Amino acid sequence: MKQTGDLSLVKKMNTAIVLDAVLRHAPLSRAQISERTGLNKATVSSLVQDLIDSHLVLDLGPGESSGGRKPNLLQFRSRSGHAVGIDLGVNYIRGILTDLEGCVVAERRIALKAHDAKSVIPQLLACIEALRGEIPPCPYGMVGIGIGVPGLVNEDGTILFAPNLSWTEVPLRAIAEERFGVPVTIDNEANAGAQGEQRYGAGRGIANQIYVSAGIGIGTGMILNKELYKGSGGFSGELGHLSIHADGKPCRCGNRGCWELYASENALLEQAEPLGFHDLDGLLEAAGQGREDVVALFERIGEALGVGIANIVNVFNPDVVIIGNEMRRAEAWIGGAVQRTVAARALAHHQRKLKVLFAEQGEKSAVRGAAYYAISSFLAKMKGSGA
Amino acid sequence: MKQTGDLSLVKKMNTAIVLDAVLRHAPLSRAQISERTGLNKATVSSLVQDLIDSHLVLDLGPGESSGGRKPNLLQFRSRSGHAVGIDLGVNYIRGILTDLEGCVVAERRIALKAHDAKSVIPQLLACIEALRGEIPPCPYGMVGIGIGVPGLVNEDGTILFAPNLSWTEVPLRAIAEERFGVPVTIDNEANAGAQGEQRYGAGRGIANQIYVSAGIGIGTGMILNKELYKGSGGFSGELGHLSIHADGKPCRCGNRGCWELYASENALLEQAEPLGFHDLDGLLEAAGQGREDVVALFERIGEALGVGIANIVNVFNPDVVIIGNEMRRAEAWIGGAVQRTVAARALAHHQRKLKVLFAEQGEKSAVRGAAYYAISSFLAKMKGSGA
DNA sequence: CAAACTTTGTTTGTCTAGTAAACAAAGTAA
DNA sequence: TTACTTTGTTTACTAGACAAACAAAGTTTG
Repeated sequence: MKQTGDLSLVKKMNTAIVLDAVLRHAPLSRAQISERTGLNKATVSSLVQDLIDSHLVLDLGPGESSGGRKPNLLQFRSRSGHAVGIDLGVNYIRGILTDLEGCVVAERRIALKAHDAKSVIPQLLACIEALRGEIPPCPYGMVGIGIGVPGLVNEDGTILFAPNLSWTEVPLRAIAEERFGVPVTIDNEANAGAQGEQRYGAGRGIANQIYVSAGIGIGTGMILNKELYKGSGGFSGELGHLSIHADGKPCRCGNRGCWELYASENALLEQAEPLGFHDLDGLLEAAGQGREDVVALFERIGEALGVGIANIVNVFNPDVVIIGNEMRRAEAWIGGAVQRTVAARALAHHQRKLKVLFAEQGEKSAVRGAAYYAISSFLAKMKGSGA
Repeated sequence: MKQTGDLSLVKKMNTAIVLDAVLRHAPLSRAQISERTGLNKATVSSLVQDLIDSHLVLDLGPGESSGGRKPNLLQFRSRSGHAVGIDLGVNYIRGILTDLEGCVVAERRIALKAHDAKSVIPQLLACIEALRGEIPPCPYGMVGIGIGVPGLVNEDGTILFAPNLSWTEVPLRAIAEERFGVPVTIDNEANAGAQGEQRYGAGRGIANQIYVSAGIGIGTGMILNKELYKGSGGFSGELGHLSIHADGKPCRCGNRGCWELYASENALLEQAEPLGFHDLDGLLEAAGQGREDVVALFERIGEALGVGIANIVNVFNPDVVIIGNEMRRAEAWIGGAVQRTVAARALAHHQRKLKVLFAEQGEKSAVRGAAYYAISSFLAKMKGSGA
């Protein structure tokens, strides 16, 4: 077994600390970094020089003096590399190109006509190719690719099972890495969405965040202690199959009364059928025009969402629960019912700091999270290599 | 902000690595440690010397040669300090004295007549006092105290609320530290039980373990990635208030259909009342004599337990779920129903590696876990100090 | 405006801790 | 008896952090 508790580790850690300081508080001087982090001035100078040499930090030159020599301000060079994020949906592919801070630089969207891997994968690769073409000249070019998919993914980046695409055993990571020669990360769409909101959305800086991806089914991404939680073997987050009616309808998963049978977009559309509606857009419009039966339906779905969220709150006592994916669009009609139900059912103690929010990044939560995977593994590598 | 990414950290880490190697694979030689950990022989020698100087490691002298110079075998000196663990129950205090490996050296049990803090605390302190008296001469004496309590505890070791004792705001840690002058850790009984099973029982070496403390209510201790998970502000684990019947009976917590209303010892006794039973002992005896209504009752409770456990499995995808506390005693009568229900309701994928077990440490899970708190914080301190 | 003080960032020397390599001690095998 | 092995220590070296001194570039004050 090898587990070096060695010297270079210290440098790695300190480099990470310095880089984080620059990322979070730019522009700032070496002196400020030293003060803020507790690291010695000499150490900071040396590490900063390394970061400048590796194009990750830029010396902007002198700033305003505060009664002594002018500081040399430093900034993160977010444009020295770019990441590609992909959100593979059931009937679309969304792709973005971001800089190293995660800012969106370019964007594409493709509508999918068929689901089969044979036709989808070439389109997906073409989308990446196109985004790569838009990268401006920079030292690192495309540093990595992150892909969020609607299914179960194992640690090798193979999609084990994507029910709504009817895919099984698709080694997507291997395919993409082979083609583009950069690190590729594949993860579940809910996990990607959770990351997106954690980094760029409603969960910024919050330690314990649960992201509820309410679409056709319900998936969840759990960020505990600022890290994505993955259960045994890398699979968890099947909160959609938390049973809320022990004797309720049987679910395809084998259990009965699963949450997603009552609170997903599917559940909504099923119950909308008798009212004469077949998609979310129609329902939203009708509710907007004041159709009471539709408003009542949204209310009912909102309550069901709230029941599950109350359970989540009692289990995890998170700081924030974020509702994302398609159902987020119904915020105006379900928001009240969700909040009311949670308030009534979650433990009072756990509600003190709790916030239940809707995804700030909207339909982009998952793509941006996917891009973040690529950015963070690149930066982790850079912190390590030192040079 | 201070976050030294400094040098001494490396030593701390390596000392910890060496000590762990000794703990896990004793008796072994310096050479073996070097091989196993990847650390240089010289480094190992130096660190081992430090550990010997601080009485944590013993050089047993030469062992069997394997074709060259005889190795000097090393062992953990588990008797150079002792820890006290306390399990504060609703009608008893259980206390143990352990060595640094957690082995039980002495034991006490006190039956409580009253619940009020004024009468219980002196008895608790006296119990600790008595156990301290039994410590044989050793370099470190009593290194710490761990206490498991049936209630909500904050980060300062204050019992915020213990419903079944009717305690609120009892600063137990401060009281005990003042009295004994050693570090005291207070935690919830379910968390302590989880630790006990993780270290000494059915969860040894398992990364993701959920401990279900099924007693008067249902509490849970979650060990994720080998660490106790505590939610925002240090409170979580209220899985007992996971709702399994969204429209079920109202619970004192505000929610409806909470798991513990259907699967706890209380639920059992409530339903046993009409059958003419008032305690678990009576029920166990009757079931043993083949009373069918009692057996059926156990079956029903077992199913309810299973429903909740299936939910837990779907949420956490743990490697193992351990059922502890009073209800564990009914293993023979509820075990089958639990296993059956979980098998039917949990996601098939998550069941592959899953095991549902009963607490191996029996009634001692919590005390031993409590003692472990004291041991681990002592050892953490020793690894840090170096000398 | 000169002198005194401040702030920034580099340089210099010291210290800690880990490593590699040589070596001594103590054994086994041929 | 000679050669090889294994163990654990010693020695010399290296990386990296730090403290203190210092130089550079300001600002403030008398």
